[in-house]
Amino acid sequence: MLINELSKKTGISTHTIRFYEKSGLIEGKQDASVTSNNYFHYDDATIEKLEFISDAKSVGFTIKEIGQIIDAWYNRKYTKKQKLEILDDKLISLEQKMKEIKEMKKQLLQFKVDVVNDRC
Amino acid sequence: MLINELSKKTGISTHTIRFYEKSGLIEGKQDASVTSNNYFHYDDATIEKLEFISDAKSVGFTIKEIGQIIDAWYNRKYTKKQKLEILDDKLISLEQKMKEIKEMKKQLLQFKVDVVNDRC
DNA sequence: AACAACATTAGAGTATGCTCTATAGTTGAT
DNA sequence: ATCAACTATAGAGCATACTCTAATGTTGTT
Repeated sequence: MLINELSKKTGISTHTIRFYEKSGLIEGKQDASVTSNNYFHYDDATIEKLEFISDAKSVGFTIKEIGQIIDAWYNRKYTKKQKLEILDDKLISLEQKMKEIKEMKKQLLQFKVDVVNDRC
Repeated sequence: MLINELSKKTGISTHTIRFYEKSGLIEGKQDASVTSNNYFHYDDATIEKLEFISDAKSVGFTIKEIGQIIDAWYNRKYTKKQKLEILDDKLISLEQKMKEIKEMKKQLLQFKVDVVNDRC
């Protein structure tokens, strides 16, 4: 599919898709047999990747981190061991985020108690 | 205390502290009786606030959101009801973040399974 | 052929959250 | 008096992650 279809299927703008491509997160293929244009073609795996990118951004991963994960997932540039290391590393950072969020929740609940009791 | 002491006690640079002050997150007081300088003085509550800011940034709250929370916590510009609404709103967004992180964890664990089984 | 709707690239512009530089004045110890 | 170490303000610069504009070319339908 071309970029417009990809954009419609993912809800991500063509501009942003091109930005992600420049950033190395996704990769379209140009058809060498076609000489009249240099349109990029994307496969279904790219849809999956873009959906993953959205989710990963939500949890606070940077473009760089997302690139690492996608490479660990899809790419051949890492060994099995390296891939597992990257994924474990990200899992640890998720645990850390979770812990921080739980702490913040406690904090905000305490603020509520303070407000209710006119302590601030 | 002056800004340098505040910086040392919190580990946050004077530049960043001034940035937070400009952003309305904290507020120092100038001593009107002193005419030779216009130095700002900070109290212990400001230390608490800065520590809170660091924690809140970690969980992904923006400066604007942090400002709202600090106002709900310390300020007199909201009614009790409004304060509780703001805090509840932030608690909901923490729940949302938590959910997203759990989903991402599942996703990464699945990636690991795929890697182990040479499915990618 | 003409037209809308698509495609490309390069690069400018925006928002957020710092981070640093420049300039100028103040404080406190020697 | 001098000097290091502080203070303030204004504004420039930077990294991240987009977002948009401009210029130019292609495709597909009428």
